[in-house]
Amino acid sequence: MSQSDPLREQIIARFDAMSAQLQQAARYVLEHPEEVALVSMRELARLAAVQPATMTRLAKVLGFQGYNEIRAYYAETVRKRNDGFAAKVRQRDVETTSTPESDIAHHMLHGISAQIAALCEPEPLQCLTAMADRLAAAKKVYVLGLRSSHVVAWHFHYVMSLLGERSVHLDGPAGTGGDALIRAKPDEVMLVVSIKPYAVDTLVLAQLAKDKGLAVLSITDSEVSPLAGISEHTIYCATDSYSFFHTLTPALAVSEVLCTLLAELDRPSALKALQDADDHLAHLNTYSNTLPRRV
Amino acid sequence: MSQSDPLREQIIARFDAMSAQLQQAARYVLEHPEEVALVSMRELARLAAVQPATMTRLAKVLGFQGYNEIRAYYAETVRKRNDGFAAKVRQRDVETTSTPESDIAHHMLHGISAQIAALCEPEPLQCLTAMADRLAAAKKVYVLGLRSSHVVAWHFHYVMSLLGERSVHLDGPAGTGGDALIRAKPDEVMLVVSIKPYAVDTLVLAQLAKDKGLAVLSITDSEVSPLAGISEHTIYCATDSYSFFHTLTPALAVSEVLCTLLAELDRPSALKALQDADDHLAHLNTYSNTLPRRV
DNA sequence: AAATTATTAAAACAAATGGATCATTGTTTT
DNA sequence: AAAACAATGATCCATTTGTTTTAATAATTT
Repeated sequence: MSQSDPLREQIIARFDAMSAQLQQAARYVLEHPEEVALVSMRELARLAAVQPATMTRLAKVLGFQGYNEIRAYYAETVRKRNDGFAAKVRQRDVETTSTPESDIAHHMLHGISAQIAALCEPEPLQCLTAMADRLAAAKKVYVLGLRSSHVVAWHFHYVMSLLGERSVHLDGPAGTGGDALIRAKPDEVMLVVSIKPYAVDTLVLAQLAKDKGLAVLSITDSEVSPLAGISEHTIYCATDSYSFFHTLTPALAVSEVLCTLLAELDRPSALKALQDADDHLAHLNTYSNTLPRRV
Repeated sequence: MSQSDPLREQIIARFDAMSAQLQQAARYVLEHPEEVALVSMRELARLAAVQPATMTRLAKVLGFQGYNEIRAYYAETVRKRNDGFAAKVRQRDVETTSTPESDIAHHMLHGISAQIAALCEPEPLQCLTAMADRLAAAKKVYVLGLRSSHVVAWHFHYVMSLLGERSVHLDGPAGTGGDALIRAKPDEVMLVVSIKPYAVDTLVLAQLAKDKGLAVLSITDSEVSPLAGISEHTIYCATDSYSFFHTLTPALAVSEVLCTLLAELDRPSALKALQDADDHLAHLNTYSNTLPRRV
């Protein structure tokens, strides 16, 4: 944790040149960095047995404009520690020839990367495998995701359709998307993808599926998502990004993992299905490695 | 991280019984617990887009005497986490109950996370901003991505259509997808997404666009992709994953970054466009926070 | 020892914070 | 349709906050 904390280094460097009171304040800050972020300046002064004004002076000695800058620094440290890569981030920021644009891009990508890494925790991993098992056991899978979540739903359906014929994408023109549910039976399941703001149609169809006795499995963004209550299994993925929009990238990663696990659960037939698809597409000359020659 | 946090559980338990505003506040607290400890109540309210008083009310609803008790609770959590931090890291590797399934998932997620993190290097960042600038300068953007790349193309188009009307998705039934190019003009550009194996139709349309004088911008997987040669700007993203399938998650991340940069380049009108979209969808009752009551 | 400087404590201040009140709005019930 | 209710937003208040100023004290130099 302590390695490569520039402020800490600076405090140590200037420590000997400080007055007695400043040293006492600095010492407390060094030994309890997180308290700086957690309590008020006066409270901190009380804890360090120092006058409030001393903290302000310490800030100035260290080249800050005011005490709040010290606090902001340590608050940031606490935040960074949350997403693992704390040390790396600060290093990078220095070296990057940062335009405002590339800064935004950098922030976003870093954040998304961390959010996906967070899915490697035991808990989400367990949810993933459990959901994959449930999907594998189902006779048919209805896939539902509207608006922005369409991305994820479509991807899942596309890959599943390469693997076999158990997937039905609930999507269609003129509001016909839900029609496939008409003949849904209880030994089938629905995979719903929805993040805030939740599309009404999604919620309606999910509830309908549940009422029909289907198991609802969902990929959503929060324990308090309306989907959480009606789902047999739920996978939560972060959607915050440093931009106007929510990110669906972690959700797409989840979908990819689910597809892989499903294929993995029946490796032989997955291989067979993919081979068939390959052959089919090869016949149609769907793919190529070179630009087409003009004719 | 999240397991065994009694307050968190309690918030989730009472969530459904809360009013809309309380839910919004509670949701933010759930998703950013450390912020509660790090910023003032008013600041937090601002972040959660809620009135300051709502935070006080949330505290009371949860059985606290006042807001400060919530803050104290989360401050304590941050302190606790600090202690257990080093220890946990060491434990992690040991305790993981690794089934073969969860191992695969773990590998995949870790890999994808790293691939996205790799985009934070100066070179890809520069490509991203350059491409965003070029997109911003274009009169119109034709978006093309078939088969698996459809995911990325669709996402880009969807977000762009929220931002304005400069985007045309080259997709349609019965092979009509390319028709929109009929009236394409040289001051327009084409954004192509394609990874190996490259769909022939994609290559044909990209070449056609280039012949018509459009600038081709591409998101692809390699310097030796057929798209690389005909593109004015190219962004390369990894697609390897520990599975049968290639991953499109990094490509989606790229798309999200591009959209954000584009919005950022003309912040005021982006905000306006998003506001208009919001209003429109609100009128149509597109979104909801709760499950629909059966009628 | 006197003069000067640097350090500290105390007091004063404006800005912000958390909390309470009340009018208004939107919903449900009658 | 009216009445009752809960939810929300706006305003106000007493505290607390970070900072500055002033006065007192200690340390240093001459």
